[in-house]
This record gives sequence, structure tokens and C-alpha cells, in this order.
Amino acid sequence: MKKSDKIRWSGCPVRYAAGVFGDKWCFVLLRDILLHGKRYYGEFAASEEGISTNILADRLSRLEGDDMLTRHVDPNKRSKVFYLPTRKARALLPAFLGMMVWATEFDENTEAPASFAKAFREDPKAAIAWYEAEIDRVNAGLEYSS
Amino acid sequence: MKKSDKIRWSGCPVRYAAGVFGDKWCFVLLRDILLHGKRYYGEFAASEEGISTNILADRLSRLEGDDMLTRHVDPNKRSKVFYLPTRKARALLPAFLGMMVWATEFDENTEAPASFAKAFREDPKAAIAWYEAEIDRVNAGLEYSS
DNA sequence: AGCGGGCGCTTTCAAATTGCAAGTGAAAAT
DNA sequence: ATTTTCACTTGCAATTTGAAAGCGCCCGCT
Repeated sequence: MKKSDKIRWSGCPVRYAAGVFGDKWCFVLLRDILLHGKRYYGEFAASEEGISTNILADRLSRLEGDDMLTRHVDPNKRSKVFYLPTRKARALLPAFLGMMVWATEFDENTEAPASFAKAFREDPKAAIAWYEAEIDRVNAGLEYSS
Repeated sequence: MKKSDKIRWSGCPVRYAAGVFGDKWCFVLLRDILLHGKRYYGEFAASEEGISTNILADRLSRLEGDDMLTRHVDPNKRSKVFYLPTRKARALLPAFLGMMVWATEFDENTEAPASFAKAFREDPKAAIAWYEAEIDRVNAGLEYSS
């Protein structure tokens, strides 16, 4: 069960967003899926941040329940599982990239190249389209499955 | 002490953003400050979501430590305290509004009017400017203080 | 000057969540 | 047939949360 019994974490757009990904681990999972081309459970588990597997499983199923991801058994190796971003998750890209621009400006330890923020500010639509195409490219190698 | 000992929650822009406001309560506090014109401790405490005061105090000081807010004693009534958003917090507005557009599209229980998303999509800069002006307007009534 | 109330926290303690480590069971590889 | 890989699940200690009560300062009243 979720906390949604006490307060409806919907209604207000900000509260809704907080309910879906207002959590460190959901944040980095969405990053891995939307920006780093990760799809397999094992790839998420190996993330630099070191998420533990119980939390990983929990967050993946929450995101699936919130219609952000769909789960698929790899047809070529049925012991492996991958997750694909839904349209809803992909629609977060503009906001996500906006946050990245912000972080790039204010994090003095940022490792993001200045060119990224510059490109996004000059032509946000093009930057978004570029990441969308990346997502499609990664998905293309997997999408002949249930 | 913070969790930053084990993993540096900076470097990667998404991880940095998650470190600063990847938390339900920081999310709603920033909403209240950036979008709802709240400034006083008492106003935050009275938020619809019902944050408890220990968490509120903790999050306010975290946000202050992350240079998102500055704390001020009300010169007219020195038992009251208000918080002002920094330039860094205000710079989140574009990303924040982008998330709101997203939530408005996908939350079936949204209470946000369709006109909001429409206005933002048609002229994001104008929408941002409008909220910036609101923030200035609210601050104007308070900014003759330490 | 004294006193009662409002206000911004801080403390207390139980309950929920997290995180590490060690399973488990199905499927692949050997 | 046996081992290995893989995606979780479980057990348990440690951290975090949340509701409620407490504390100290400031203000307004008398």
C-alpha cells in the first residue's frame, strides 16, 4: 500500500510530480533510463550510486505502477529482464533537461560540459529531440518482445 | 552530517538536483515559495499536506544550507521568521514549470486549469516572467530587513 | 513590571523506511 | 548433472519519519 491514503498526492501538479519521482532513487533511475540508455535490471543495479537491490526492486515496481516503465522478459535470455520508458516517462525529458541546466549552473563540482547547457538554451527543442532519438535507438534493439 | 560522505551527490547534474530537492517535502516547500507566495514559517507549517514541524525545520535548514533560501527575522515582529528564495532557487522556475506541465498532462485528478499548460507551451518565457514578477511582488513587502 | 499567548523551533519516542548481506528459485551455461 | 547467472526476496539493524508535547523568546495587555 502507498501513503496515498492519508493525503492524495495528486491534484496539485507539484505534489503529483513529487509523488512519482520526488525521491532520490526514482530520480537516478529515470536518469539512467532517459539519459544513459540503461534498460536492464543488472545495469541499474550497477549504477555508480550503489542502490541496494531491495530498494531497486521496490522503485522499479513503483515506477511501473505509476505507468513510467513497462517490464519485459528478454526473449533471447529469459532469465534477464529489461524495462522500457513509457510515453509518460519520456514526456519528462524537457523538465529533466531543464533541471540539468540548472544543476550545471549551480553545482560547482559539475562534470557536465558547459556546451550542454549552452546547446539546450539555444535550441531546447533540438536538444530534446536528440535525446528522444537516443531513446528510440536504444529501444530499437529490444522492442520485438512482450 | 549529511549522506554526502559515501557518495558525492554532485558531479552528475541529475544527482545534484536529487540531492537538493529530490525529496517530497523540499518539493512542496519550493512550490510554496516559488509559486504560492509563502514566506513565513507559519505559512509553511499550515500547508495542505500537513508537514510536521520537526521535518519542516529540518528541510528549511537544509534548503538554507544548499543556498536555496535565506532566513530572516521579521523586523516588525521579531518573534516571526520568514524565508526568501535565492537566485539559485528562482532559477529553478523553468524546470519547475516544466514539471507542472507534465503533471497537468498525466495526472487524471489534476486541479490545474488546462489554460496553464497551454500558456506555458505557447510562450514559456512569458510564463516564467510572470511568476518571477509575482515573486518580486511578494518579496517587496519584506525586503527592508537583514 | 508581570503575565498570557503566539511563534519558531527542539525533543521524545514509536512506527515506517532504508540498507546491507544473505538467501531463493528459475533459467543458462558447462 | 552441476554450477553459474540473474532477478528478485528476506531478515535484521540502523536511520529517518511523524505526531505530540515541550521550551524559550518576544509581544501585547494591564
